[in-house]
Amino acid sequence: MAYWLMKSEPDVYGIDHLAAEPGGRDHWDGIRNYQVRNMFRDQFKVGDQAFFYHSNTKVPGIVGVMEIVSEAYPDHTAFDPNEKYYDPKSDPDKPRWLMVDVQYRRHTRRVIPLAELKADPALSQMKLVQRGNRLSVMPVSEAEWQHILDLEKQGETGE
DNA sequence: GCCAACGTTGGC
DNA sequence: GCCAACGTTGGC
Repeated sequence: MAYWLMKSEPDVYGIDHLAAEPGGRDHWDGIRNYQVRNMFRDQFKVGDQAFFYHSNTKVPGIVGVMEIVSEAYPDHTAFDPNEKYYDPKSDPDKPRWLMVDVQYRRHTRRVIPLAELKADPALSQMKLVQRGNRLSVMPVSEAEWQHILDLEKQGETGE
């Protein structure tokens, strides 16, 4: 099983949106980046776990956990001119862009801020905290995943 | 709102 | 294939 971190802007689509979907399940559409598409296609498996990350907000950080519940399949929003992420170069017969389905699991007990992740030596290798990284979906190692779950608990104590 | 970083586009 | 211009991401 692999671990991932997936970014979204809470004003556009936050974890509360996902949690409010029927069954807490939705597709993760709008990815228009080849690196991410290739990760979807080649590496995402049903049962993988992912952190839900809020970007472009007052306190960017990890806000929840979800599970990957489908293989990659064509992102139909690329075919629709009315969609924000319409891409005329994606042909339904040969789709350029892919998406996966995700299942809401839980909110983390607190927001785990980017600043805290950045300050943690154990996480210095994470793509998230490295300079210039612009991927909206990125891998998380098992050790990093566990470490972040520990951080979540530590932050609770003494409140 | 600013701006650094980086991906994409398109002329040549 | 190079590279300047442009657009986007996303922290601050």
